[in-house]
Amino acid sequence: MKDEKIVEVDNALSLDEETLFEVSQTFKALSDPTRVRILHLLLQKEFSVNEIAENLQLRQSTVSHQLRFLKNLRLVKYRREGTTLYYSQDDEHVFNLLKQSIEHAKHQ
Amino acid sequence: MKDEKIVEVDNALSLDEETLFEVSQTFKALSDPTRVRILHLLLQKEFSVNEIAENLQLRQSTVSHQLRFLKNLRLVKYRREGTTLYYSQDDEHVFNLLKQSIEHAKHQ
DNA sequence: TGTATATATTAACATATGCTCATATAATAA
DNA sequence: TTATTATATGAGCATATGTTAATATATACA
Repeated sequence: MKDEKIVEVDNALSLDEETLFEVSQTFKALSDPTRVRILHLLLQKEFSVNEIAENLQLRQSTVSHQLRFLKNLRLVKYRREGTTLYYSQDDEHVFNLLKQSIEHAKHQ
Repeated sequence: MKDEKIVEVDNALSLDEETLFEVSQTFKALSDPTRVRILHLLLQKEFSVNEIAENLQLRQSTVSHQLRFLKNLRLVKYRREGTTLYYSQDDEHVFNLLKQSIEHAKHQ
């Protein structure tokens, strides 16, 4: 009798642990109103930490903490200019999800 | 001097309180691995509460709680057959977001 | 009526999350 | 070097979240 081969199932929509983690992590980034507001602002253009705080009426540390979160997930990046850090989009797919969902929510 | 008119700004991507709430709520539904697994299962076909629990190795009450959550957001619906409730998809847009994200995550 | 089965609900608990204040760090300029 | 400005970090706190066991409810059937 021949050896059975273990076949790796990999449908387009199968859901291994790693994918499950990444998908839910990504959505978690978009599940908090403060982060959504920050990301929404960055749809326009890059902003410094203080500019984001002023624009959205948030504390500097709140913004900084959330930017760290978003940076860890590689959803945003920054460039430095002196002491100022300008944050901007770094994940086309996620920003598209956000745009898509905002537009959809408004046409409900 | 003429009266100033208050102009409602309503770009496709402006973000009023209501939209902000709905968008982040929707993503919150997709931010928990257990809920993602349940929704992912429902991509196939309808399942009863117990079937979901068996399939995903979860407690009946865990599944029931999460289904209530998803039902409140109108992401799933059910039909009754005797004492059995069959849950199924009830939001094409959100299920599309999920499919899209799973596929994207796998090609990272 | 009583029993069995499927699901929902409640309360308790542990953990996660988000915000804040205070302070640290980093870069620049005087 | 010291002072200034921008940002990051750590700790504490209140609240939110997810799971669980136990129990309640609802339907069907004998």
